[in-house]
Amino acid sequence: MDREIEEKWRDEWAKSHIFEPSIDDTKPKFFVTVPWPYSNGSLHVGHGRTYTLGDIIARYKRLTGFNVLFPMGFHESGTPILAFSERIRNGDPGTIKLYRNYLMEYENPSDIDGIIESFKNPQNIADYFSRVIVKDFMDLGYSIDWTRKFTSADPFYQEIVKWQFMQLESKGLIKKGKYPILYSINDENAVGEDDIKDGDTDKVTIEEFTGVLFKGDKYYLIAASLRPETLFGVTNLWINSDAQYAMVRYNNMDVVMSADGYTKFSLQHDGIEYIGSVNPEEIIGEKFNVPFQDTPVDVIGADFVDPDNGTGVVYSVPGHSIFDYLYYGRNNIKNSIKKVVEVKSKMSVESLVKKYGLEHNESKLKEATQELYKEEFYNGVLINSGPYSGMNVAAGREAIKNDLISKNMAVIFYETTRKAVTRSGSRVIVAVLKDQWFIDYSPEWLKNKAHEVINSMRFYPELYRKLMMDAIDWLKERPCARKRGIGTRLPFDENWVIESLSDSTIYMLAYTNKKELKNIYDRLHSIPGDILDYVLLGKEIRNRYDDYIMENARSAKKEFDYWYGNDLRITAPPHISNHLAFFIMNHAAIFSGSKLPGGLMISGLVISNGAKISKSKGNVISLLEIINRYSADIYRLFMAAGADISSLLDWNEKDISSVIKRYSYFIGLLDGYSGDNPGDGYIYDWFRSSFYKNLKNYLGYMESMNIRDACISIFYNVMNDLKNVENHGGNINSALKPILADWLKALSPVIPFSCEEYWHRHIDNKTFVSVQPIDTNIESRIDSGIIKSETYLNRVISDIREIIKIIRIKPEKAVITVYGTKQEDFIKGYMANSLEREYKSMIPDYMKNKNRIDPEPVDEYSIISKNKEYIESVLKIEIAVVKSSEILKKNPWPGRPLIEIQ
RNA sequence: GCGGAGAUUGCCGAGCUAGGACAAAGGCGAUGGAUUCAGGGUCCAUUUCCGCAGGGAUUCGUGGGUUCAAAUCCCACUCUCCGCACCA
Repeated sequence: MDREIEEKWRDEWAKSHIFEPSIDDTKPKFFVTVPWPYSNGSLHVGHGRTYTLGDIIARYKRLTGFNVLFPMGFHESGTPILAFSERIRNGDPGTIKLYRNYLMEYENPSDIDGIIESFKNPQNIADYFSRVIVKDFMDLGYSIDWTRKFTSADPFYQEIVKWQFMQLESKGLIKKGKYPILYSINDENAVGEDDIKDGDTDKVTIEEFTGVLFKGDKYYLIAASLRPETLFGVTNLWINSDAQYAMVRYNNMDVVMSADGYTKFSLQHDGIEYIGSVNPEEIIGEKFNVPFQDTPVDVIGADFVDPDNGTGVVYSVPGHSIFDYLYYGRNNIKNSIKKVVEVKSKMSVESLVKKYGLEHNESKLKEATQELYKEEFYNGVLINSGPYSGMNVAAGREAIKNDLISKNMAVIFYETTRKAVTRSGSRVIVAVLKDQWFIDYSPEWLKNKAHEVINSMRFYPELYRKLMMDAIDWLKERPCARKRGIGTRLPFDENWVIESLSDSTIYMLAYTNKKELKNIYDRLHSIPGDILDYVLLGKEIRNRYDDYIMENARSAKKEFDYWYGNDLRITAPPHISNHLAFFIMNHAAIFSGSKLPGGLMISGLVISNGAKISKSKGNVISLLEIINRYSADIYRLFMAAGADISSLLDWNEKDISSVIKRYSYFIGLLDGYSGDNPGDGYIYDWFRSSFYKNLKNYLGYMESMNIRDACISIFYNVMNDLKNVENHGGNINSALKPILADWLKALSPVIPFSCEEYWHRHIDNKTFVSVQPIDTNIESRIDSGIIKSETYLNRVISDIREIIKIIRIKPEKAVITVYGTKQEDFIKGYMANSLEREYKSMIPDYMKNKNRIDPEPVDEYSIISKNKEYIESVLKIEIAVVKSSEILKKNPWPGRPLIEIQ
């Protein structure tokens, strides 16, 4: 379909407001949502899948008589928009290039610099891209009610988020606690992936070390380790003799660690008092006690110790650390080596040193260490470890760690997985927030309720129900607020901004009554809690408000009561363990009954040309590019028919071109449609019946959200049928005439632009096919007898073909003998168990063919006779048909005629 | 490791929840034919092997089992993919 035609209908639909529903008590309602896009960039092929499925379903539900609400908003919470804006302010070339690329598709080259300049204000980024996305969605023909659009940054919406958190708080679901985060020392602020240099390509995560305290004569040394289970194998401590060390007072102990370690430690623990620096030379040679053991160990200076990793003190376990083992060898350290972990495979430090020749060449050191670590962790058992002997490594590690901590012989110490700096160069370390706010998703009553919700929901496909259950079970406490980013401030602690996933869990409800709630907000500059309690929970309004407010509150409640209950939400698998889990949990916590989520559809991943969509692969194709290069309808058709909803969908040229081929055939068909008189006769009757059978299948498939099979039925199968009409010598226009209106209606959810155009051209130029209902009561229009006849005919043809293929003579004539009265009588008699004598000879032949005999025979003689010329033209041989009138050795049976080639 | 999904004929991909007409849908590719046809488009046919009569043989990751009957159920094994959190 031409771009101009698609644009025409896009504008016509918008002008006539046909997708802006209002309360209609005569129709059942259907409320379908998709996630609101995060507006920091334009959307690509992959994003479009979920939204397109949403629209197809919205349009389908409209077709089958529902009052459908399909809304959209935009997500602006969180840090990315801020971070991108800041990077543009700082002139970051990568970011500017990225946005230049986005803009090149939409803007004149001369305007681009100005727009990028405006992005120094983050709000402009959000505004710009939400506009772009709205346009993309309209171009794709989405039947969205844009009058209900809002963003997560809208003040009226934030009133709802605050109300939500007050609800959670009143149910005891808000908690405060400690939480480790990535932190920039210079900026004195938390940092996210976007703030870290190369944070997207080389991820930085937080690792938990156990900082073990070794008691010496004058003070303690604290050594951080990832493998506390090897504690009993410690033979010495390493420090760096060139680094700076500090002594601090902590928990009534004097503790020594590197100066860098002290910086981190002080951000992770309370009550730390700096005492002074310590000369590492004075530490070396001192003896320190290993916890749980009496034997003291030496401190040895070693230049490999990084003072900026952990505490700058490392304990040495040459029995299980290849590095320590090799260092012992090189430096001729004679301490006796202790083994504390045993594995069945007998893999050991020594065996790996030998295997990789590490004594001479350490290039494989990392690999060997990894191998040993894995083997010991998964298959190791502790030995020589006092009371912990016999435990497996995973359990032993936890036990030793917990016992050390409870006896004040260790503290948790967090470190980053790699050394990281922010984009501006400030050091990133781990800090522990002492007053982090959490949503507590763990209470039993909440989990139970969530399970009930999940059990009563519909899932497409069904397998996600179990995954969803598991996701709910995993949820514990979730940090729900941050120190920075765009979003809503916590109502009970203004220093915190509600985190971007937690502010988007019940937002769909605001689509139902956005206008009214916004009116209230605009008048009062807030939405009082009792009004929201009234609108959303049906409680009494306690305070006095003027008529305007009351009016709006009443109609907000009416809208909410009518629409809410999100009947179907469509998303992608990555949302299961976060967004969808929160979506269900928050609803379960606050709402009940029909206001709880009704259904969930989860669409699979989209890849592009066989690879994951990513900028580095260069296979990102924007929605705009698709609309320009192909067309909205082709994209929609591909999304619908290209793969089953849950399967991976590959956007690639080969498959696209085959879709285009079929689509072009359709366009050609409808462009050439002349609206002849309806056809009469066998093949037209067959086509009509077959069409309604396809339509029936289509409706069935759509009801179970099996969109791909639905498309195949109503699009591909019907077109194949039309080809069959042509092959029978029929006229396509005549065949189409009686079913065209229903066909366009049924196809309109998938390819709305084309259908709208042809509806106006061929059916009715006063109405929109997009809002036409379809008659689903079509059973009476399906004549299964005639459909069976055609199937029979085709089978006879292929049987003849098969025989011709095998025999080596040149065929001239085929004589088809169909069953007659003798065979009918035999079957009747055989079934009734009262065979007359003359028929007995037919039994062996009958038994042989029993499985293929049609129990509900059609009039084969008349079918073949009527289509004699057709068969002759297809097979290029003469056809004769006779009705059997005698008992033969080899009989024709219903569905199994005798064929003789001459 | 934990949790989940999967392994189908040249390729992609249905079918397998309720085992029987499954040599296994559909698409792509390939081959042949038709079309006043340019090796392009469209249409038709063929595409595991054998067969001069609609038949037979061997197939659905590997190895067992249940059954009159298994791609479909059960067990074991091998391999592949995805998620594991604070990130939108």
